[in-house]
This record gives sequence, structure tokens and C-alpha cells, in this order.
Amino acid sequence: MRYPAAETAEKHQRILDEASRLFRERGFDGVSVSEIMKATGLTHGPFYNHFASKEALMAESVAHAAAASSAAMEPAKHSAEGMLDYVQDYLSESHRDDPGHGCLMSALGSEVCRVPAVRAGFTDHVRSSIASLAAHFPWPAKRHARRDAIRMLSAMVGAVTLARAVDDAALSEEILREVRSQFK
Amino acid sequence: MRYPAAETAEKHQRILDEASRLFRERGFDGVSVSEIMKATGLTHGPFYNHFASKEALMAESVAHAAAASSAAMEPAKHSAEGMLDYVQDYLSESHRDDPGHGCLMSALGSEVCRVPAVRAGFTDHVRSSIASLAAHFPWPAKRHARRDAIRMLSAMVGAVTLARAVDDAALSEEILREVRSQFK
DNA sequence: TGTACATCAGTGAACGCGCGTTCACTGATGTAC
DNA sequence: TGTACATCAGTGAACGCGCGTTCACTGATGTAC
Repeated sequence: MRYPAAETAEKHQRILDEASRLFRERGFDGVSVSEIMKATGLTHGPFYNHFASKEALMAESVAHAAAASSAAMEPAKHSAEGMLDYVQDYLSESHRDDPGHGCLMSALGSEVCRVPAVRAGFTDHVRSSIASLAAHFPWPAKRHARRDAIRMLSAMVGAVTLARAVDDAALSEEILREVRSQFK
Repeated sequence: MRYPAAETAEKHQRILDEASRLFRERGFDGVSVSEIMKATGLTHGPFYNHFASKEALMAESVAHAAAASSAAMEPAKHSAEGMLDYVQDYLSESHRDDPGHGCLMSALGSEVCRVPAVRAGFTDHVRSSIASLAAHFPWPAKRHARRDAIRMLSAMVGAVTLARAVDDAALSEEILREVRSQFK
């Protein structure tokens, strides 16, 4: 049956919300189109009314998660303390334990290079993350801000990735703690 | 038909060689059992003479790649220059472009937490990588060696992961270069 | 304003495909005598 | 040393399953008059 026009756009957003969460939690291959549609409360059929293919959804989901991530960082940019807290939260146990609502780069980092369709959106996100950290983090030397932002982002992404992968709670916490204290 | 006993053990090793290369290149879900067996020059049938399941192969492959990685680092441990070169090579374009023979952590980092069977072997590898870096890298302050090793490893894994994911050659090289110069 | 009809998002059965896994069979090797 | 037979890694067809994707159909909504 035909549905009110407004609902269609809203459903598109809901599919993206669920897809970007599930992809981050389970990886691109770990979630089926049916599961994503079920999570939005629909059957799998109308998926192709919204997206050309699963790969197209992956690409839009990455861009969607990137936009959400950037929006979440926005308030922190207004103060040095905000940026320090942002980095500390990034390296927290609660971020480690909630990949579905967390950073794209640490959740899907090693998969992105194998999915051509998502690389462009991912690259934009890396670029804007570096730029935001460089511009707003309270660096001791502004002249090296970009260089230092790249180093910090690498350490953040690596630390959260390793902290999630490791199955020893003490080691996982040690990794987060030691990288956290590097940027305090 | 029955085959010479010596060949069996050798084939087991060849399967592990190919599997650990292919998993690093394409991810756990990106390679089928048939492809791995074909790469070793066999049909897929005898796979189950060697391994209980694909998941068991993943676990052995991770341990196999970890052992190879540790062996490759061994000669570097004998001198400060060796360790400095090791880290520079890790952060090189050639390592970035050859995940199949490179570091487990940057190739499969974000997938490991979703495959319970491989986490133990992966954790051992993280632990031994931290210990080796802490013990042999020429740190300015030995007292903080372990802390500094954790920070360096996080940055190395994050940098190579991002450098591979990004589809902009200049940005990819910039990431590697800036993290390389941090440890020179 | 009321009626007739075209639209199109959602339904759910169905498609082909490749996956991990199983199995009856083969036949050179290793072993018992 | 020679012969008879058990072993078992490799073969390749086949299994069920879940995947991404398609499609004929439904029926409330939006539109033309």
C-alpha cells in the first residue's frame, strides 16, 4: 500500500541509523540486509526501494556514522577542556564496550580498505577528524598541530582497536590508560 | 590414496601459510575454505583432515602469523639501530601495501573482537609485541619502557590501519611519515 | 466537495549462488607375516 | 625378501543453509476532474 511521503524519508534515516550501528558492532559481513530491515521494523523486501545494493548501503552508512561522529564532537570544540575530555572519553572503557555508537575508524578500520565503495566517505572522515583535532586541541606548539593531530589520532584508533581485540581485561585497560595519560 | 607421512605435516604448514596470508589480505569472511585449499594446490575436501572447522583454522592461522611475526622481529632485537629500523619498516609504504605478509594487528585488528576463537592467540601476540618493544627499543627512559611501548604500538597499528583505509595517496603517506618521524 | 483512478512503499514467496561441511570412494603407502 | 592387506589423505559430487536480490501482488494515499 502507499504510505505518507514524510514516512519514507524517515524510514531511510532509520535504516541508516540501524545499519551504521550494526555494521560497527559486527562488521560489514556480519550483518545481513534482512537483519538490518528487521531492526527497523520492516521486512527485507523494501530495502531496494531505498538503496541500490548492500554495498551502496555500506557507503551511505559510513557517511552517516561519520556525520554523527562529527556532530558529537562539535560542542567539545569550544574549549580546551572540551577537547581534552573528548580524547579521554574516546579512550574510555565505555567507548571500547559500545562500538555500535562509537568511532568508525576503530570499529571498521581494518575492513575499510577491502570495500572500495566506502573508502571515499571514510577518507573524508579521517581528514576532517585530523583537521578538527589540529584546530581545537590545546597543543603546546600550534606550528606542529597537524603533525601532532595525526600522531594522536593514530594512537587513539590503535589503542581502542587493540583494547577491544584483546581478551585480557587487565591488558585492555592498561592499553587505554597508558594512551589516555599520554594526552592529559 | 595414502600419502607419505612427511607430506601431511608439510601440507598442514602450507595451508596455514596460505590461510594466514589470505586472511590478512581479505579478512576472515573474505576468503573461503575452497580458496585456501586451492592456493595450497589441493581440493577443498581434505581440509577437514587437517582442521576441525574454518574457525579452528582462523585460530591456528592467527597463532601461525603471530609466530612468523615474532621470528621476523628477532634479528632486530640485537641492536638499537635494528629496533629503530624495524619500527621505520613497519610504518613504510611497502608494509602498507603488503598486508598479506605484514602485521596481524593492523590487518585484522577490528575483526578480531568478533571471532572469539582467535582472541586468545591474538592477545598473546599483543602481549609479546609490547614486551619486545619495551625490552629492546632504545628508550630514553627505561623506567617508562612498557608504557612507551604501549603508546608506540598503538600509534603504529593505528597509522598503518588508517594509511591502508584512506583512498588519498598523499594523506596515506602523510600519516605514515608523521608517525615514522615520531619514533626516529 | 466528492468520486475514480494512478501511484508506489511494503509484503513475503521465490530465485540463483556460494558457503561450510559431509561422505562414499580411490589407490599408493606402510605393516604384518 | 616377498606377498596380502589395512590404512588414510586426497577426490569430487552432494548436502542444507543463509545470503543478496527480484518480483507479482496489496491497498492506503495523493491527484485529476
